[in-house]
Amino acid sequence: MRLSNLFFTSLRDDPVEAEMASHRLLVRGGYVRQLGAGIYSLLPLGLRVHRRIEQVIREEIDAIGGQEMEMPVVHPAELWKESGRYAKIGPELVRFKDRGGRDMVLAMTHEEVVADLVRDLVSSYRQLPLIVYHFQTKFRDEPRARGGLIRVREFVMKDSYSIDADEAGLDRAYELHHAAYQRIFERLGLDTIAVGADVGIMGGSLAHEFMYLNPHGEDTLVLCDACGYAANQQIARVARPKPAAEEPLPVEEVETPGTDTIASLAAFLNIGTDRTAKAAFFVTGDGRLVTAIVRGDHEVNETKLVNAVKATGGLRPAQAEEIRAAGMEPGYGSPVGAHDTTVVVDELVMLSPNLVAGANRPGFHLRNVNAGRDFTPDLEVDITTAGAGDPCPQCGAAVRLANGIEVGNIFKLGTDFTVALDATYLDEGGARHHPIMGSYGIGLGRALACIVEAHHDDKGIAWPVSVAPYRAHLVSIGAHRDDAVRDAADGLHARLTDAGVDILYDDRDESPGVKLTDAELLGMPTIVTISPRSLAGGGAEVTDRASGERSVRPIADVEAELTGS
RNA sequence: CGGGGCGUAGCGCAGCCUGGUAGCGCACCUGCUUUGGGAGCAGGAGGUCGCCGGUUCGAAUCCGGCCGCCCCGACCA
Repeated sequence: MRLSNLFFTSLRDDPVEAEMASHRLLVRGGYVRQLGAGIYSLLPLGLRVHRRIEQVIREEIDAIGGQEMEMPVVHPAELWKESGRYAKIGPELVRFKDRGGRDMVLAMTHEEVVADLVRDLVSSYRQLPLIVYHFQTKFRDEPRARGGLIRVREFVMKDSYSIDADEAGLDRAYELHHAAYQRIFERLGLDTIAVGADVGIMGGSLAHEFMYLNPHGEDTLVLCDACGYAANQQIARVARPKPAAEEPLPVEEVETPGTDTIASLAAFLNIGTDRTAKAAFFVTGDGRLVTAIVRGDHEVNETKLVNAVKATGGLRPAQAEEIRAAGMEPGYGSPVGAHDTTVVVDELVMLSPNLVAGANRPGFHLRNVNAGRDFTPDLEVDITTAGAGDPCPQCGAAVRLANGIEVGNIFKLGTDFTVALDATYLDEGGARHHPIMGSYGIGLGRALACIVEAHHDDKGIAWPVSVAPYRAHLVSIGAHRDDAVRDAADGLHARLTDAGVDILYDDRDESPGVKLTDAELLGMPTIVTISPRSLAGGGAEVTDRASGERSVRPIADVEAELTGS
């Protein structure tokens, strides 16, 4: 490909809105262009990388028995009503009507369609197990797109789905995907770690996210360097030291003016925050008031709480009036004497005696509150957020926190979708069962951006060979006044192209500075320079983009090297 | 959805405070010169100043509303 023909312009200045290196370099290098918030066009160079990534994924999913297919982007809403997600998912699911007035949605994922196809096509255990997949556009009307290609609203995902007759089959499919993902990300040049994750709106029983560690990552991970424990903070457990046993003492009210935060309360009473109980109030999507109690030295983990109370439609912070309506006082609240609320108490609070808790009266608290004696929990579960330095749940060493970008995930879905759509098969004995599903996603654009995050320097991108849009970038210098240079460069370009080597040839009549700077910005693995100087030195100058290693070699040698002979 | 910021040529910006009909650098086009690290000279093209309304003799500039984009938070398979 001649650069003079490429639909491409490089930018000298950074686009002002681009914060992340990947965003900046992909825009400057003419790989992508933004159309709207979280909506991008892939220019020819960007599409080439996208396709290289797609091919790596295709090879690995094919290798575990995946069958590629393609499912639509526009779905009848009926399917989503059947699965229950039409009601369960908020405005990120785009809904519209077709000309006939029928409700339609834009696909944000494809479990429904897969379950529908299974219902249609699968009737016998002999047809299982199955892994099907496709590369298809998803649209998610995210409340806030950000970070260039990291968090977008429209993107292509590889999503595969396993359909199995039994749990053992699902375990196998899950492990196959786990291993395939490790090979995929390794081939893409991305260091990822698999962390335990929340199942979210997917339902199901087990999930892992493949995380690329990056300070701009939106997910917080809890990692143990000693034993390898790794989990998303949304679900991470830690080992809480057990408090010393104490004789429960009688409750007494104490006046605590102006102490509507745990910090001010602990300071006023001159006690540790671990001697207090903190109440947080939420309302579920269906209008239930939830009172969450954790010890004052911990934070409520909303994901754990959502899962604990099975909050359809999520949780929102409660209004003061809603809290008072249940007999509690914001800032001085506790479940003591409360009514009409679901009380969720953290495990550790159950073990912590004689805590200071709200008296449900402005300016007053209660000493020696003991959960179980002074109020009755509806649920006793872990609802705290793990923090840096907390003991690892597996080995007890101090965990650390890190940010990560989720580039892939794997979910054990179970039978939620096949039951909802009533997809069934007959086993050997003629008994009817619902197949068990798994779902497995990789966001291609996000992976692309992460690869740039991992492979760039201050001059530009340095693509791994596995995904580079072109294997080499040929730069001619002085070709417009030196026929020998032009002939040598034209010839090398023609021979490599004929040999099937993807080569980008900068034949523009630009100054050397412009051409070399662009070559470094664009980031092909090898930069080949042909100039009067290189010809005098014996051939072409070859620069390895990543390492910067440079040498002048005979053109025939360069050609042989690039053709892999 | 809450908080903050920004919308002036393809990109980066000035002009706005103090109203008088738009400018700079890069990129782009033509010509000549130049050619191993973002060249020089000369000429040229390109803008409903985000949109709507108001104030005014006159609005990029002042006022109101709306839209878009970015950042932080909430949210997030």
